[in-house]
Amino acid sequence: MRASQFHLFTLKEAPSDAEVVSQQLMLRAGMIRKVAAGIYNYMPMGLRSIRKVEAIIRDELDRAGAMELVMPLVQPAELWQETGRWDKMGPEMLRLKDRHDRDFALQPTSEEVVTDIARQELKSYRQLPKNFYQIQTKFRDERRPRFGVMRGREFLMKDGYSFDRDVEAAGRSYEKMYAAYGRIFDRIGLEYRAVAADTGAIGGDRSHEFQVIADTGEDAIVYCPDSDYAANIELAEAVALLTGRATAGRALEKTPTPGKSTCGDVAELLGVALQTTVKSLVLASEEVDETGKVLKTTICLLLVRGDHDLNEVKAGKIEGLKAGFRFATETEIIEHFGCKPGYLGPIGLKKPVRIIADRTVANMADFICGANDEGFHYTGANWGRDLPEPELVADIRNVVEGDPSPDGKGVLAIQRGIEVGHVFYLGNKYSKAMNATFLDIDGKPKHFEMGCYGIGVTRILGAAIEQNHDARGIIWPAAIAPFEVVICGVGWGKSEAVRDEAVRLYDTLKAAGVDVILDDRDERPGVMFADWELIGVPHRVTIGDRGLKEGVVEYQARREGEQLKFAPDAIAAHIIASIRA
RNA sequence: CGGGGAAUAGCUCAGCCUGGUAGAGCACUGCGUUCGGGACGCAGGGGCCGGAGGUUCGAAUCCUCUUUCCCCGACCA
Repeated sequence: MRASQFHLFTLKEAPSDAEVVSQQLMLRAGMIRKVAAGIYNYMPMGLRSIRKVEAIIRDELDRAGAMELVMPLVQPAELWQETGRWDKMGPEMLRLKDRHDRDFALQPTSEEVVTDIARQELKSYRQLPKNFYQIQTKFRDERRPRFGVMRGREFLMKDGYSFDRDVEAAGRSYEKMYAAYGRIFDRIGLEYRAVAADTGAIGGDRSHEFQVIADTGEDAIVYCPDSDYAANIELAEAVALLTGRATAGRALEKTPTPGKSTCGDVAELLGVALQTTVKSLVLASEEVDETGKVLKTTICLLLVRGDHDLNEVKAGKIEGLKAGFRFATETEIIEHFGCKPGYLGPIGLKKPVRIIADRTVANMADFICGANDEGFHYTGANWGRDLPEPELVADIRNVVEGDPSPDGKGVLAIQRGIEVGHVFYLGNKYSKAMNATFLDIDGKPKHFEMGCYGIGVTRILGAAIEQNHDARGIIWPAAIAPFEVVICGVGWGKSEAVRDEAVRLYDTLKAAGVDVILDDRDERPGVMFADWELIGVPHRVTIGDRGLKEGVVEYQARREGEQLKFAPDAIAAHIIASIRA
């Protein structure tokens, strides 16, 4: 490829609405252009990187025995109604009607369609296992698209689905994909961590996210440096920080705390540690009939220690809150607590409230909590003496840095991550809902055991840049750079020697299968260097009269500071060797 | 969905308060001088000032509505 024939368009300044560095650099490097909120053109430069990511994914998945197919972007409502997701998905799924007023959706994912394929195509256990994948455009009408390709509405995703005979075989499929994912992200060249993730309604322990480590990540990942424990914070188990409850040492006392409505303020006012306070959160869950009419509303008081945060995913697993919950309204709070938010607590309730304590809170003694009287908190509160034992003790908080690891092998650390892949055991949730069966060896129909496996192809680009950039621009991992090598011809227009030498090297590298671009734009060197450093090409060769007079060409690796000099005949071998390394 | 903010050239922005024929830098075209880290000069092209209504002799500027975009929030009572 010659730069004069390629579409190269860089910007000195990023659009003002570009927030994160990957978005700014991709826009400046001319890899993407925004069309609407969360919707982008992938320009030729960007598409080259996307294709390289795709190629690695295809290679590894095919090697792992998966098969590529493509399912439609526009999918009929009927299939989504079979699993009930037509109603459950909410506004994230973009719906549309055709000219006959029939309902369709733009696929946010493809469990329904692939299960439909399986029930039509897979009749016998002899055909199993099967693993189908596609690399397809997805559309999710995100509440708040942002961060460029990291959370777009339209994006490119690899989604794969496995079909197995039984749970054990499904486990093998899962392990295969887990291993393939590791190879994929290794080859792409990202620093990542595979972490255990929430399994939602499916249950079980087979769900892992592949998280690229980056401070700008939207997920918090928890890991233990001394063991192999790693989990998304949504899932990471928080153990009780107090072993057993101390005996009560203080009397219950109602203390004025005017205007101090948060645990932090109260602790500061009273001059005590935040760890002696208890935070009250009020949730409401509703029982509804088929028409959606509310039959009964239950109010729950959740207690976590003052320095801890409620984990809503964990709360959603509590019996009674499984069907869904919301934060209670102020009216409901006043009705049950006789007090406005800010001074709520478990003592002296006006109406019965279900009290659920975090494991740590359940072991606290002489704690501080709201007095259900505006401007007052109780100090010296004790379970069993001042209030009944909690109705339920559960893990309902987020772990914090320094918590003991649940495997007992050290303490936990937390870092930010960008989720680029997810492997998930689905069980027979979809095969049952859609009655997708095969005949097993005993001649009886059985539901498929399924797994699903996703990789955010476009998100990988963003994640790679978040992890690899400097003040000058992108530093692509070599495997997914739009070009592996750029040859900059200095004084292209006026020096035949430069042109000859550059074309000679270009031909040599091309013949060796190197993805090389020749910058023959006759630009000033500063312009060329700035462009290619912004774009992030890993290897650069500069050929100019000045060097050729001394019998050298210059080589610069994007990641290194030092520029090296090579004899014109030696440079090709050096580059080929460093690429193959 | 709630609350803020913004919308003027391809990009970054000024002009608006105090109404009077639309500006700068970058980018683009031509010519010339330059030529190893985003050169310089001269000459150009490019804007229904997001859209609709209103006030006014006159609106980018003031008012109303609307659309789009961005930010924050939608756990921490």
